[in-house]
This record gives sequence, C-alpha cells and structure tokens, in this order.
Amino acid sequence: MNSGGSSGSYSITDLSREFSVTPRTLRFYEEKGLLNPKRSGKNRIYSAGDRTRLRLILRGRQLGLSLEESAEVIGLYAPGTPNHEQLHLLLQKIEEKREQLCSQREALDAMLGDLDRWQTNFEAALKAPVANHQWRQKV
Amino acid sequence: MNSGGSSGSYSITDLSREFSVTPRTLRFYEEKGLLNPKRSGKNRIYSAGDRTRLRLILRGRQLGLSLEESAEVIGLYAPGTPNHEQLHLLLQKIEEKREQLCSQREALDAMLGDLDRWQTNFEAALKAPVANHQWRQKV
DNA sequence: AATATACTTTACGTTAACGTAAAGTGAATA
DNA sequence: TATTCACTTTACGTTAACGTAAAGTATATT
Repeated sequence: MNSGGSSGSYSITDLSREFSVTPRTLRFYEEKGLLNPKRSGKNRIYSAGDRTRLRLILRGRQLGLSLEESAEVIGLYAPGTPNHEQLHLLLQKIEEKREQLCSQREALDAMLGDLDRWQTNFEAALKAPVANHQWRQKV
Repeated sequence: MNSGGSSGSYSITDLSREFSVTPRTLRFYEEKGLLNPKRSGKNRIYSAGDRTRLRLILRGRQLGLSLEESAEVIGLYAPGTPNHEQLHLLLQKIEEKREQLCSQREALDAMLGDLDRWQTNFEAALKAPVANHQWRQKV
C-alpha cells in the first residue's frame, strides 16, 4: 500500500496526501517539467529529492510565484554546482517578491486609511445624536 | 477633449489614463456591477464618486482581492448609512488578507532558510579549496 | 473468475480578468 | 464632403493551474 514508509520512495498518492494536493497536480507539475519521478513500469516512483522539489514548488506557490517562475528557481537546487548567474536569479526573484509584499502592505494601509476617514465622516455626519452607537459595540 | 478638468466629471479615457488601466477594464468593471457611470447619449460620464470607487477597486486588486470580493467591500462605501453587518464584513476581509500576507512571509522565510542551508552545504562540499570564491563577489 | 484498488494516458472543461478585433455612431476638423 | 477622433456594442480569444471524466492496465483480494 505505502510504497516506502521511511525508505525515501513514494507513490503519487503518498505525496499527494502528504502535501494535500491531488494526483492531478503532481502529474501536471511533471508535464510542466517541474518533476521527473522514476517509473516502475508505468507507475511513478518519487524519490526523496522529488519530494523536496515538490515542497519547494508548493512553497513558491504560497509565495505567489507562477509555476514558470518556480521552475526557474527550482532549477537552482538540481545541478551539483550552481553558478553565480543562477544564484543571482534566485536573489532577484526573492527581492521581487519582497517588494510586492511591501506594495501590498501599502495598499492595505491605504485601505485602512480610507476606512478611518470614512468612519470619521460617518460619525461627523451623525453630529449631535450621541446615543444610538450600537454599531460600535463588538467592533 | 478633456471632459471636466477639475469639475469632477471624467471621460473613460480620462480615468483610464489617470489610473493606468485600459478603457476595456473600466467597461469590464461596469459589466460586473462595480461601476455605474452616468451617460451622455451613449458615452460614459464618470463622477468623482465613480473615480473614488475605481480607486478602491484598484486598491483591492493590489491587495489581492478578487473583483467579487472587491464588489462586496465597495458596497460598503455606497450606501448613505452602513450597518454593523457590513462593517463586520470589511474588517473580516482585511483580517483575512492580513493572515494571507503573514502566511506568505512565512513561506518567504522558509525559502530563505532553504537557501541558507543549501548554501552552507555547498560551501561544506567545497571543503578545502579556499580559492575560487568568485561567485560570492557582487552578491 | 470476478471484483476492487491503484494507477495510467488522453483529452476536453473551467474560472478570472481582461485582450483584441470588428463594425458602427456622432461630432469636430481639414 | 471626407477624414479623424473618441467612443460605443458585440463577441470571440487568451493564460494559468488545475478539475473532471473516460477508458484502459496491472495487481491483489474474495
């Protein structure tokens, strides 16, 4: 049932369960050249290395990288000896995403600012009536 | 040429230029019920309010909200008197996105951790040869 | 032998957020 | 009058990241 236990070889469902993705997803990643499991007949056999690569792909996904971007970055982990150019690429990718996160935080701040002003205006519009502030409860 | 200058009414190209989006985008947002400009004949005339709503939509986009999500949130700015329920929804949306940003930052940290260990291993693999560290330059 | 289980390949379907013609209208200008 | 400009509507196309059958194979179990 379980292909390997702790032996470092996994079936497609082993990995899909571990990482909460569908088998389809794993086949798709392979189709896109992100994974290259060995075969036992027609069946896919994933090594510990494949598992690591999958982890990286999903981490990239969580980070908001496209599969194509992940493919570039993942490539860095594959070769025995990475070169300066590849390292540079990875650092650049990370910097890119860092900036994007900052930009998003700014958007969030701006939105919170809007909300504040909106709330203020609303309260101002209420003017005199001090009662009836129920909507402020529980917020 | 320019519909309004500072009079608070804008043509579709006025707004598309100001916010660096295409007219198609504005029509699309209207199609999805996010905007509702008046008409002069068949031509769209955007008010200051429409402009504000557009800003909010784009801010939501930058934040990673879907148009549907933005539509919900935007709805809060429209009515004269927002209610407790709507306010709660907005705060919830924002909290959701905040968590997502945190999750992404964790992914980024984890990736940086991987990079560190990978680099360490690489350096360890080099063992003795102290020379030839050119790849470290400029990084 | 028959069913179940786990896997395979092939291939068309889906959603979001627009892009990209194509064809037409109305007003201003050469 | 002919052209240009700004705008319109209608409608099909595009990309990413899978989902979802459909139909077949190999092995294990009943």
